[in-house]
Amino acid sequence: MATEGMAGLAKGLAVLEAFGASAPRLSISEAARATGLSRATALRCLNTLAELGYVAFDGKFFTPTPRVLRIGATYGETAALPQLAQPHLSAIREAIDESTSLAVRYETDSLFVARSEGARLLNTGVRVGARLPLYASSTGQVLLGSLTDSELSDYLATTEFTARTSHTPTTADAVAERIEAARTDGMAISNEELEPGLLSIAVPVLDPAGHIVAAISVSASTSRVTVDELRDRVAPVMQRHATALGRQL
Amino acid sequence: MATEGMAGLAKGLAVLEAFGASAPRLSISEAARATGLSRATALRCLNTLAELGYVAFDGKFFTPTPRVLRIGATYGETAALPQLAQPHLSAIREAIDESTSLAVRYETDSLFVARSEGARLLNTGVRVGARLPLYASSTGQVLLGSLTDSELSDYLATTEFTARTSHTPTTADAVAERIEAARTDGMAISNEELEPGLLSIAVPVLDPAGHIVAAISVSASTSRVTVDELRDRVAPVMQRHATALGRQL
DNA sequence: AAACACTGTTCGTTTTGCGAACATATGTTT
DNA sequence: AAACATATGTTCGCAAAACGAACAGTGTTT
Repeated sequence: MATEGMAGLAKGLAVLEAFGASAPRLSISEAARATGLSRATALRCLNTLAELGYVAFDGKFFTPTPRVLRIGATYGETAALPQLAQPHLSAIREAIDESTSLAVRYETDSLFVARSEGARLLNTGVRVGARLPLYASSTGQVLLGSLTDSELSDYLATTEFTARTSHTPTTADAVAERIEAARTDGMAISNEELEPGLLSIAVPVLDPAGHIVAAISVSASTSRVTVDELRDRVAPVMQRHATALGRQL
Repeated sequence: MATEGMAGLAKGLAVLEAFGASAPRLSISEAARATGLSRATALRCLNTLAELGYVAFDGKFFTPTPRVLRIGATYGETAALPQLAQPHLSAIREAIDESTSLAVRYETDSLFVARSEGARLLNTGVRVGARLPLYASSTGQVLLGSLTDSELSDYLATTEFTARTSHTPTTADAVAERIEAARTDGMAISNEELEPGLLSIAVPVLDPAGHIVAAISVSASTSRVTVDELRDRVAPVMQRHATALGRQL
């Protein structure tokens, strides 16, 4: 490599990131397959992670321990965005009585960096650190608005738009249309595009230079809330907080 | 070492964990000092972390990026405890109208694994992944109740009880007394022991075998809430949810 | 100007990690 | 019971990685 680095660190982090909702525990062979490493290499990574306390071993399977939260906390403890955002998300949740989140663009995903859970249950799997594909989420459709024309062309040309429901936009034209609508309306509303029964709305957070740096979203069940309610009652509250947050950045 | 491992992985994770509230950004020399590594080794770690997108580099300083949240999410996406706890914390927050958290014992700290922020601001720095010393926090005084007598003796003998406020218990006897009171009362109340103006109460979460596996806490300002209100109004709500959560484990 | 602190780079040396191969164990299928 | 498939634990000679002291350059402080 051009500059000397730490190949073992890269491998170990890849092994850690192989754990997730679809792989709550991993055996050595599973970890090797998930990462493309040899079995011996995957075993070395897992042994070191276990020695350091980041994963637990039950004799066959490895699982992440709470210690990994320390790694995640390095962002939460050092970055202004989630810390400034949290009171706004709490205030939106109080006013709207639904779960609300803040996401940033991370590669081809929305990555959730702050969250305030409402009391009503919605099993969306959204939590701090979770990702959702940009094209299929309201936050993503807002965040894509920050791309230049060439970046957007590249994104549309290289992304496989896999349907999550029968409402998911699955062509480049349909996705581009959603992005343009989000730019025009100053919000994106996703009506069962990500998950059946799930309504969500996102608004952009702009920095003082006017760039989209994050998106705030509210999610609710279609059985409880209508699209018109989202637009007319929820969006103004979100936009007020998004503007206030943008001013603090 | 007895078993072959990944020394580079250990070093890289140590560098990542050097970031935090007291070190939101690190230069190469600062990272080397914080971890005891040589400057060249710290640089290799940071370069690899930057190449992988876990830290950003501004030409002089490194800072964690949202990608580190992915590592933290491996626990949140795979473990039952925080997922089962979250609705309970939201319900407690709704009923009590204050921030509430769930912590587990991690070495000599309480480590926060789930959180529900109230609308009222309390700058305690508590967030998922944050740690507080066991002896100085209400969750810690509850969690210490899970130690065997010999584990507790060892903890008391080896811990330096640094005062955080003039109310912090700073002798082994005083700490042991708080732990015994928590066992007896089924709760711990911390009145300005951690931070001036901060009141907090914690109750244990027991697994079906009756072991303390976590603690739920509520924090409030002394200007808003009294100790009697915590005990008489808040504790019963917390205990009801703690019991329900314990049954789900 | 001198001293100090920090960074970028180098390269001979030391140490680590590699991974195929082998033996063993476990679970499934016939 | 036997055969088969999958997985795990371990080994070890070797190549590659990582080490870190030393040097040169830069910026700041005295």
